[in-house]
Amino acid sequence: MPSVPAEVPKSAAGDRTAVRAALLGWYDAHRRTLVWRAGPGAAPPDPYRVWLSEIMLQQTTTAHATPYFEAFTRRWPTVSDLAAAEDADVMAAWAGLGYYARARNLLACARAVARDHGGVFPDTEAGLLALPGVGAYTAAAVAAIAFGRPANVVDGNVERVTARLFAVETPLPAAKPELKRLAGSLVTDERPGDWAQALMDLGATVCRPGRPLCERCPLTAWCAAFQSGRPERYPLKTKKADRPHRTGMAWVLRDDQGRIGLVRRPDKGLLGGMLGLPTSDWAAAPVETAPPVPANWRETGSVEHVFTHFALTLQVRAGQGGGDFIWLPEAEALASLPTVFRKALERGLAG
DNA sequence: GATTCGTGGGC
DNA sequence: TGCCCAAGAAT
Repeated sequence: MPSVPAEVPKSAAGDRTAVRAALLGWYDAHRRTLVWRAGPGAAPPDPYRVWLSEIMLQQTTTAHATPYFEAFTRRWPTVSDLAAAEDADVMAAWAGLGYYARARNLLACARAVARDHGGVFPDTEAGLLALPGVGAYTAAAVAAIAFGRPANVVDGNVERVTARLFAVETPLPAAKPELKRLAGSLVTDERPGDWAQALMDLGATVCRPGRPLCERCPLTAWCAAFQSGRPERYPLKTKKADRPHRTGMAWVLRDDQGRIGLVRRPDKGLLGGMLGLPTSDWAAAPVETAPPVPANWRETGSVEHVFTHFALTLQVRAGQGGGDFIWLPEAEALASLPTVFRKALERGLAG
């Protein structure tokens, strides 16, 4: 009598059609409601809104991006409106969202679409990829979601879901090509935008980094990580380098009308293109630096701020005076500054 | 392939 | 508290 195992483990590789049906069915029942999304079964969403949301969502949570998306689409309803905006207005509107190169590229992209494409987004992955600030992920996402192209949309969620589904033992980031190939093996021309968003919704709400909610997952029957008993082990990652610490000085200068003296930072580098307080260089050890203008400077304490690749302590000094600065009222300055300078300004005003 | 580039929330 | 991480892109 032939011995047949009672339960033969299924695999996603051998059952692609069933995996797709299970996840798309789950998506139809459990998809997230997000402000940039069209409703279930609705016509494909406006490419401008898809693109804008994708740029804002790069390395950014949906909760953080949502109010910015609402503000941008209210103020600049079309890509042509955005293309015609002033640089300073767009940078100020982006303040607090982080990764400010995105805002500079956002404007460059809007202007390229307006100037080179008649205000209409390219509808192919290759055409989108040629735009400023649009990389492999964003090109694929816009092509799939806005234009129904069967693109292989691979973000951090898709990498995690795929690593678990196939129990990939190679650690990130070395595993990226393998994960992309495996994710691509599940893409078809059926509902490409929904497929991409289904994978991302699953990754965000069920197949989470820390404690995956496998009891709610529609794919456990095919999931090698689930079958291993330790799904949270995936994806494996190589250890990150320690975060160094830097220190520096920031000056809060007020004129006789109570306005704040600001500088425009150079386009390249940290906080590029944004307004900022005048500061010293930031180094591992304190560097004695002359203040930007003579004044009766007083110590007002310090603020801590953590960037992606270093932590910063900023000593804040406040004083009264004038000079060659960009002078903004307090409220406008607070609203236009990146967070590290908003914190320093608040410290200087309180002291 | 490795670095640079923000911020805020969760645990 | 410190670490992880979030719909990555550019260099």
